Amino acid sequence: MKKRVTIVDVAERAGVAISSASAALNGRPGVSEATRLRVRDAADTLGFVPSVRGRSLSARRAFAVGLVVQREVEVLEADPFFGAFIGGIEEVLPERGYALVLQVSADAHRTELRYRELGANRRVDGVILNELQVDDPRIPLVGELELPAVGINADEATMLPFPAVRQDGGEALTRLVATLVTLGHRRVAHVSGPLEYVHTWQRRRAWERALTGAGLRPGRLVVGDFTFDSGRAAADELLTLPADERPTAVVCVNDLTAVGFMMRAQELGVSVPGDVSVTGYDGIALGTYVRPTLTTVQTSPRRVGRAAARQLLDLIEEGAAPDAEVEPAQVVVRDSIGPVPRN
Amino acid sequence: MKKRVTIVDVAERAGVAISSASAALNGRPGVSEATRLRVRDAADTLGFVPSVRGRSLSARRAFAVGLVVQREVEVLEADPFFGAFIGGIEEVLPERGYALVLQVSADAHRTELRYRELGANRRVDGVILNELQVDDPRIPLVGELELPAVGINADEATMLPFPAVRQDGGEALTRLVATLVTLGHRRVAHVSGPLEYVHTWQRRRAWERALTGAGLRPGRLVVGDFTFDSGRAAADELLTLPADERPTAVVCVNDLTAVGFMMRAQELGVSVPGDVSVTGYDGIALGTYVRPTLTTVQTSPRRVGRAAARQLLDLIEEGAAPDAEVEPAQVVVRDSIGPVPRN
DNA sequence: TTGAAAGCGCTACCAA
DNA sequence: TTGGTAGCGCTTTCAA
Repeated sequence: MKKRVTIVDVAERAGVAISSASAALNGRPGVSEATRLRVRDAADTLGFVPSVRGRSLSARRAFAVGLVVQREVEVLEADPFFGAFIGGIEEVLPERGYALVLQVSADAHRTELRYRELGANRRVDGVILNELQVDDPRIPLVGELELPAVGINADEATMLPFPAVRQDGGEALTRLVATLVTLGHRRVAHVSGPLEYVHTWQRRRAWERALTGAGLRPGRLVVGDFTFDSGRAAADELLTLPADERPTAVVCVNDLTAVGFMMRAQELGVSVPGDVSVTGYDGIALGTYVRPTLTTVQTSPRRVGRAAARQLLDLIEEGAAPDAEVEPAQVVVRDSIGPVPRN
Repeated sequence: MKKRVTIVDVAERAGVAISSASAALNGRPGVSEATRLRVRDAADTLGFVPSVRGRSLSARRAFAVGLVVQREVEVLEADPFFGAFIGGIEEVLPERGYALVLQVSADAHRTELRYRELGANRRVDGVILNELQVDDPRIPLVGELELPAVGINADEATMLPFPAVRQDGGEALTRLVATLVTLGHRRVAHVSGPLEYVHTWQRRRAWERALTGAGLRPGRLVVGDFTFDSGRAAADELLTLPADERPTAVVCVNDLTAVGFMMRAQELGVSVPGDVSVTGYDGIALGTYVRPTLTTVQTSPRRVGRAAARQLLDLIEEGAAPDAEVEPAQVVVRDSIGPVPRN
């Protein structure tokens, strides 16, 4: 168990005071170039790596940020969004000396506990709040804890008390639905997510807007939960309707749901896109693995993750950060949509 | 900015010394029941939450463990294993007061740097080493850093200088290949992963063992990289061979590769399983989304994650931990395999 | 059983 | 420009 080299050793070897060593190593002003070099040299030869523990306590900073992913572990496996998002975050943190503390929680209650803990025990300097809910309890919570926070894809309407990163997908989705109308579809259904999520509503509104904008009534609405199985269930529900009520196009809240819908449709002998057109949202790789390939709205979780990480670090270090906008999501037309079937 | 309540406040309010407060709160002996109650009470009414920063420095422990996921961010999105594994880890850590520091790195060199950093700056108390490579540089590294570590699915042969969690999949895979032979297959190819990974070899050897065990020669070998695209490429290579050399069954190193292979086969007009049988490994959800559904070896990343977390915390706290074994992976026969085609 | 005090490794303030 | 020193919040001796 060889002793760790601390800043005391460095200062000693360089023949300067600890405070000077610290200033030199951190590039703070008030150190002559000569001592700076001596200190750097001593640190190098000793292989000095500052202890984040000491730094944290004294600097009153953890040099870490937190993210709590609320998801059943089973679902986590099937959710690819999450990987790219974290990948984006991690492209930014290390180069600024921060680390990501990741937690997974199964339900909203525990999620709140995790955030409370992260804030109260000062394990992190700030948190990223994704998958915001309507009246999300985490919003007042971070205020109460005085914990810097940034939000992901918050509703434009709800004014957050902290900055947010947004990638608009509503416009693309509206365009996509308009395309379906152009293809002749008049009964366009929607499989949404749980109603407590802000992004469920964002997508639902885009679907409604496009239809009413075209002078049509919004079609059937089925509430799902973002899973493959909820897409299957929606297919069972929608495709067994009488012919004159059955949708000819189904806009799904995300890709996984859409793929579930397509697979079940095919089992039911309903052709995609021959009998029913299907669209997703996210742009995950799975959409290109299945047949027909999935028409979707391509988002950029990696960029969003990058932007959120930058924003949060700025907020932590500067005390403020502006809202950020990632370039809007794009429609990607593939094989799962087609003209309305003649009857 | 209201002042945070520290142990000093608690001690003051309870009218005891800081050391007594600390002992009382941590359930250490040598405190009378009366003071213990007074301290607990004071802590509760003040809403005291110990700062992990202070604790870390003084206890010489970070109360955190590290995991570096080495993957291109693009690939991370498509890799579902990772989610369940982390989910399993996270089922264990919080209840024992630890947090997970997750890092993502694109290549082996940076991965090593990340581990070195985590160890040197004392941000974590131990690390989990997954996706071990042959002669993995991280193995001597954690020794050098005196950083507790546990390995995932290390080769039985290579003696690790630290404990490991294993889930045997070789037996199941051997059985699966034997099943193919029983179905009449004589030319059974293998699409492997990059040769630097231990699990690439584990699976490759299981494939070889099953064939030689049946008195056959191992079939064609194509080296891939675990991705969907490498499965597609393998299909291009294997399915364009002359009829008398073309494999009638293809054992893929993982599910993603297998699905890529199947999709490309279908594009090439080769029927699965009519013309060629295909198997995967992992048991990811994707295998049930595609048609035909994928025959595979079902692993339990969540359990492995749980076991690894427990093992690592035991190692950190007790100084030692036994090797752990998760129940073996199971063959899951679905629709992607069938009898050898008559020619 | 209790309390005082010495660190843990670093930052930051203030004199020199 | 330097060096001394007082914390940061907690754990852990060691006396009392």
